[in-house]
Amino acid sequence: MLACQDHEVCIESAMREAESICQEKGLRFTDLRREVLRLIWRSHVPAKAYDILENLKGKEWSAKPPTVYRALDFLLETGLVHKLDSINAYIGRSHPRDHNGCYFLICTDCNEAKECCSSELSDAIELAWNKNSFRPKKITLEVFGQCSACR
Amino acid sequence: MLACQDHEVCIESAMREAESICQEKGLRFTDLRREVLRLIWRSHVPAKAYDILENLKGKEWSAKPPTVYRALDFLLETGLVHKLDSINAYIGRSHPRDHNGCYFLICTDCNEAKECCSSELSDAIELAWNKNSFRPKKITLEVFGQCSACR
DNA sequence: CAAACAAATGTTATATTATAACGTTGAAGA
DNA sequence: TCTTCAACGTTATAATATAACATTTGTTTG
Repeated sequence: MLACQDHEVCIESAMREAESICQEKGLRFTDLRREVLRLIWRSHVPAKAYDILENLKGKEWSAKPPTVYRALDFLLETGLVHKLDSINAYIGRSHPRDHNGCYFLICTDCNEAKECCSSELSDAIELAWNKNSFRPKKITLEVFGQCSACR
Repeated sequence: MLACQDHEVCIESAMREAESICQEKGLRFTDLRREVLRLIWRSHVPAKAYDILENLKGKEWSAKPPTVYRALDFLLETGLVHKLDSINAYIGRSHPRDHNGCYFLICTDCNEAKECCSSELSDAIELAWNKNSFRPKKITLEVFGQCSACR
């Protein structure tokens, strides 16, 4: 998927962004939450909750399912991660300060996912809901296919 | 959501369409598959697999989870139903002969879901994937919000 | 028609994903 | 320092889905 140049840089940048967002919002970015976010950012392949759980177990935490799900809930609420409903997996948000008009491209070959934004898309969706006099609150848009690197 | 005028008519029309599609394709539309489809069409509120299971139990089937999931697999493959990934629920397809460019509006008040089609939307999505040189295979687009009837 | 085969369903067991409920700890403010 | 509340620990279980193998039923073919 070629989502980044140097993934170490990519991770550190995401972690720094997360630190600063939590600071600004006065939220407690605990070691556990930090570690879960870092585990999710280990790759651009969306992480499964129970894989995160396994990875925590080797470390200092007494990891049970609620340990992970609570950290995920926090990260989701804060906009630092996104849940891909169609595969029950979690991915780091590339633009955590800007929640809207984003969708996800998921490669069925390499399994990597990419967050994308498109105003054309938001506009088209807005048009569609106007036709149906529907008042949208949340949009799930996940596109499966083959990424450029896998062709 | 006001998705139909007379739901009995709506169900019978969907069942007839399903019969004719299976006939054309040479597929076996067994009693079980028929019954599962009918149970899904009982309302425009997407049906959960285990609710379908409960409803089958009162009838002539020895219903266990695979009973339902196999029927659902058949109906999904044949395009007669759609799975809403974001809520793990199944809904009858309004336009089963025409699989593409469709998305779903799900009302968070009445829980009904509506299938919609929009070429603007398909175009915008196509545009987005061209930008990312991504070759799409399957699109999940589910919009949650409040329908006109619930405002 | 009967044998052979394939598709559908039955059955048992278990995998995967997620949450409820209640107890304990520890950081932050009064 | 005390209190309080959010975070985390722990146990149990709910909800969703599939694997694997047996049996039945429908279809094709000799």
